[in-house]
Amino acid sequence: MDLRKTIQSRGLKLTKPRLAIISVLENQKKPLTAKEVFAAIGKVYNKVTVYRNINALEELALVSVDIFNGEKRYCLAEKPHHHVTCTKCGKSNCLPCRHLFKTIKDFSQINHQVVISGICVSCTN
Amino acid sequence: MDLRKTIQSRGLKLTKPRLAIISVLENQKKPLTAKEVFAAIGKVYNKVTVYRNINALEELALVSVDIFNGEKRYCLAEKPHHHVTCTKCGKSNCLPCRHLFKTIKDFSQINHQVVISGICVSCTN
DNA sequence: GTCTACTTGCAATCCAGTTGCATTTGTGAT
DNA sequence: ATCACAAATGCAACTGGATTGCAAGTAGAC
Repeated sequence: MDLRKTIQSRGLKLTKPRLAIISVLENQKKPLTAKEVFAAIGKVYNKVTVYRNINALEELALVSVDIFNGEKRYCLAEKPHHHVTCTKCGKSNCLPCRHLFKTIKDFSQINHQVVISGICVSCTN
Repeated sequence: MDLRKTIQSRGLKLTKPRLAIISVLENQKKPLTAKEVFAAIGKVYNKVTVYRNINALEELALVSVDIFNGEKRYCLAEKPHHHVTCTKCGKSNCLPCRHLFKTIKDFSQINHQVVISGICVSCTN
């Protein structure tokens, strides 16, 4: 697995909890919160461990973060894409960046939020 | 004030804490978290009151919610618009919806996130 | 002024997430 | 295979934003 190789090459060890987290994210179709990842693992490993690992993976940009409903949701970082999420059941579909809105199918009452960030002039060193 | 009339017409009373919250949001240039609103009021009123009021205003769609950095930020609901936020100092500029990206000035290292939600077919009653 | 539903404030509570630290484990070198 | 050590884990305690229950207070209609 390429991802696992990457993890090692960045100085992280392939520990059992870490592999379990990756496995959960690999087999999941929608972005998960840290809490959901912890639950999906079945609480075999410590909550702290799960949170620390997710943060570590986020820091290395090995997972991408999606914000929905004010919660951070994680999925494995691949090509950039967005999600359309059902506000009732939480189901997510992936959307390619390009022609984004044209590709939305099977969802109604669409609303969207755009969050833009950057460095403003007065903060530019 | 139109907003205050609206509040009354929806069955909410024009209490002092509520007016203080509105005043803070009116005089603020960037979206604020509930905590920041509480701080801006100067802790004259109870924290619980501030949180409950913000939630009430959100429920009536009298404030709009912006998510930045995983935090809900509030501003008075007006015409739909977005913000570009400095990741260093938190300064926000308002952006009209149309021609969004063309209007970004004075910020570098722009990144954006699009959150889309709706009701999926299987949830449509 | 009276009445009532809406509000407030306090204290207690909740809960996702974090921190400190002793113990364990992955992994490269021997 | 064993060793050594940094990385990682697990436990317990803690943090802090946010919520809940309830008694007391208040806006505003009559």
